Amino acid sequence: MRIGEVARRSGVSVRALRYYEEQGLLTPGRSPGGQREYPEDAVDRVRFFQQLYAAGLPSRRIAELLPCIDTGTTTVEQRAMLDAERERIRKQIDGYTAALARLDELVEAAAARRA
Amino acid sequence: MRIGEVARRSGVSVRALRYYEEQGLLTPGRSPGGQREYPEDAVDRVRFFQQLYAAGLPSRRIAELLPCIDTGTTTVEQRAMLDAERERIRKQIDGYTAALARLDELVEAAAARRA
DNA sequence: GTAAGACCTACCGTTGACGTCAGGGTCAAG
DNA sequence: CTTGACCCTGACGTCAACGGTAGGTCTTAC
Repeated sequence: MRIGEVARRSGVSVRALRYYEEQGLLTPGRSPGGQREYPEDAVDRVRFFQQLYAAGLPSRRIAELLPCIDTGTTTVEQRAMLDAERERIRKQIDGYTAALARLDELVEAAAARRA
Repeated sequence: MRIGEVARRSGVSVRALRYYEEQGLLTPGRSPGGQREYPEDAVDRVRFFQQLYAAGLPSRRIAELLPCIDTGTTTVEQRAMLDAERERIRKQIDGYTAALARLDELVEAAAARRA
């Protein structure tokens, strides 16, 4: 599969795919002419990356996870990092939830004022 | 209160406070010598800003909320914006939750492999 | 064999929330 | 009236995840 199709099917830009490669997240093969050739599961991988990016993981962290995604095993450092990230995400969710509550307060206060 | 104390008590940098002012979020008075003079409630306001920043609201949006924070009322546009932001935050939380689940899967899969 | 797409590398530009530095003024104490 | 801590205004630097552009190459259908 060439880069354009991966982009369409995974919903990211061609530029983003080349960026992921630059960050070591994808290592597609090359055609005789030098064009990138992706395996079928590249689309799923990219979707997974997007999910992690959306949770605030930087490329470096995702790269560190790659071996444990591929092998299904983790080293001590990887487990520590995973736990740290999970904790960070939990705290982020708490922060978001708190902010949401504050916005809700604002809306309700204004609604009460109108009533 | 001068800027340094506000910074210490709210936990943000002096630079950040000046930046907030630049964005129209704070408008402290000035001493005869030109130094910023903040009211007592500035600390709480700053903490609130931090909470909204943490939830992904940009300065512009926070600035748009200021009048409705101060007056306790909202215009039609503000209510629409508030709803949009709340929706965005909810989706963000969903995204984070999904990513968290994926990381949990990784950890459990690796744990099972070790067992 | 040619023309339209799709692709390549290399590089600069963007955005947001600050960090950091330079060069100088202010304030309270002694 | 000087010292030291604190503050001021620019203005440039940073970092991440790409966006966009220029100038050229590959692939494929006709």
